[in-house]
Amino acid sequence: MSLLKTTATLIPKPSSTSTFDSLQCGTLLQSLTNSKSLTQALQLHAHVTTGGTLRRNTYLATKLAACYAVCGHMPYAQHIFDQIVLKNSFLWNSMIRGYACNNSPSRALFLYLKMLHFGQKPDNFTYPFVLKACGDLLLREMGRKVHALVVVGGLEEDVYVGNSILSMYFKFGDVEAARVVFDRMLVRDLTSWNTMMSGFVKNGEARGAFEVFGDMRRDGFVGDRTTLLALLSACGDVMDLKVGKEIHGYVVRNGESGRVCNGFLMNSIIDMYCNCESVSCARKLFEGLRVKDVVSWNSLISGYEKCGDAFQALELFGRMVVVGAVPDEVTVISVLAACNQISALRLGATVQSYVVKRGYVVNVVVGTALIGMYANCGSLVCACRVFDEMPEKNLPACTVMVTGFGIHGRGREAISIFYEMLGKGVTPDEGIFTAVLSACSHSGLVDEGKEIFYKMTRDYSVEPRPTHYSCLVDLLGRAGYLDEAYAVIENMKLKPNEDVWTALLSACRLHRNVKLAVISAQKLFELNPDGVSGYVCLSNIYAAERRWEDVENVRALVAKRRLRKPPSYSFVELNKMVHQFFVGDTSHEQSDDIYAKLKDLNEQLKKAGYKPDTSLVLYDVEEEIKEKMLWDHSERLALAFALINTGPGTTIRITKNLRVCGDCHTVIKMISKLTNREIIMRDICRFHHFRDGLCSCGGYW
DNA sequence: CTATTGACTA
Repeated sequence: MSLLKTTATLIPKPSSTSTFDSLQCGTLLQSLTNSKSLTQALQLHAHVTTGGTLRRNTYLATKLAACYAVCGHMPYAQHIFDQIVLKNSFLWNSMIRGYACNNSPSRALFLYLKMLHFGQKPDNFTYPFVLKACGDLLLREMGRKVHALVVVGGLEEDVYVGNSILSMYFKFGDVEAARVVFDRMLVRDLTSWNTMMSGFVKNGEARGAFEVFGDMRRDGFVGDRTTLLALLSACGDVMDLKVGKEIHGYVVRNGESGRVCNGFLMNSIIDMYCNCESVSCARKLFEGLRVKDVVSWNSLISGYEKCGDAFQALELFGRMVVVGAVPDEVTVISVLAACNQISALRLGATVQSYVVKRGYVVNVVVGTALIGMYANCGSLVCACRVFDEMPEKNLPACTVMVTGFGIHGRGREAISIFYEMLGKGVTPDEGIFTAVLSACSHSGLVDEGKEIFYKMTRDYSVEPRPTHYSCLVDLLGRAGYLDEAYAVIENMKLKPNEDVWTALLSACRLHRNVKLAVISAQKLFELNPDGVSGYVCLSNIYAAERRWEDVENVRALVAKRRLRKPPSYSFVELNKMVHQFFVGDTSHEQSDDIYAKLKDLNEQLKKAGYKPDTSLVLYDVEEEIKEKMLWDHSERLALAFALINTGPGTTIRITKNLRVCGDCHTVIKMISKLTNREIIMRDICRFHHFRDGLCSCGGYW
């Protein structure tokens, strides 16, 4: 009964009563297949169903199934296929093709096995799709077996089959095997060369792709647009702007004749420019495009985002909406990442409601972007809500959630997400270990962190990378186990990198250990003489001991190496607009009010017992000037701005690009009590939730 | 009667 019901809904009603003979139908179907015209196929289907023509005429039925398969309409194709008793190889091939090319590689393989079972021999038209399906499913064993069958069946020399084998090995990441197959091929066509080039690029061997291109030219082949796509991708990978521009020029010169120019290619050139960090070139090309499709917009928006220009990315997104282009999931992911960068919480939340309104499925990738945005913008509650509602919590989603808990100092929850994930059988990678270890260190969970560090190699055979060591050193160092941290570094299997020494150096600052600080700083300067933050940290340590001569020496070194401290700035979002403040910034239109507010706060805090920690000012100047310098810090400007412009009781969120200064930390704590505000501050390491004179970090920062 | 390669995402 249920079968009858599905049949009734599957087969459309005839729209006219006129009839064709089978031959006419066959010819018509052929042309419909070539033009992939699904609507006309449906009409024809209706005609031939009436009177049972289809049931009687296997030839027609086979053609119709093939037509549906090519159009990607597999339910109808399958329905007809099931009714045909005498299945020839053309029918099998068409079905396998249909599934393999329409996101159902496992169904394609299932049919292939069924075909073998039926005793139908696969041929040169079967294998390309079977190989494609194996490649897409990453079934290495099966893929190799099919390859062997190709050899046994003597179909190795068929160039279509050969190219498909190449492509499959590249999907497996087995560049060597692909190379061997390619070298042994007797016949090579342009697709063989293109497959080789794109295969190298896909496997991170852009240089190899350029070499293959050279060989291809020497062999007398002229590239087509697929060749250019591979080359552009390679240029982006190795940031070869010069060659990239040459290709752009070539496309412009040859484009008008229509041979190489199309939208695909233009979007790829935009992407190439962005990967070469030449977003301005990408922008110029973009503005000149006659037709901008959603991918054109996405490429440029993601380009701005990846180059760290979140404001431009968001501005472009705004323009996209204004001109009526329809953003898709990919747009949303880039825009969320941009919001994430500049802590634009309200804007990010608007994007989420947009996603819901448009009815986009919040798939795992969009969900992960949302969690990251919310967590990084300071709303852990919203991040958790998205995470809890996700039906599929894969590794990246868990990693982002663990990181989120970590930066908010909620180490216990981070650990429990991690173990929950392991319990579900998800295999952990390096990334999630970094996330969970750093979560432990922000919460002072020393034993738990150590346990996880050793578990990593012992139970999951993930070899620790330098980042894991730096997390461990950080974990031990913050908690005051400086000697143990130093011992970890000395016993490392790998060469300690600058992050490891930086972690120890910061711990030395926290626990005022000058001796170890000097050792770490020395190692750090050897590895990276130009990293300014190490010098700053060391002078902080000397300043805390009032060793002004040493402070001066470090400064002289910085001056000699012509290093400059990166500008420190803070963001605060107001009415979906993000305001940025630099140190001592007077450019804001409310600047006078801001400084008046700070002066007022300073007086009130002093009455409440505030003593400025001027040791954090690295200049040996008078106390009074030092004190004034502290009140120029960007986080205070942002805070004063927010206090002026928001009503009582509103939560304030501030983001700083560097580590929050120790004196500012004290000041913000006191202000949270004085003004009765919840203040959420994010710095380069983590979040600080200030409330009622206390901070969530509990000293672990 | 059929085919292989192909840009923007965490």
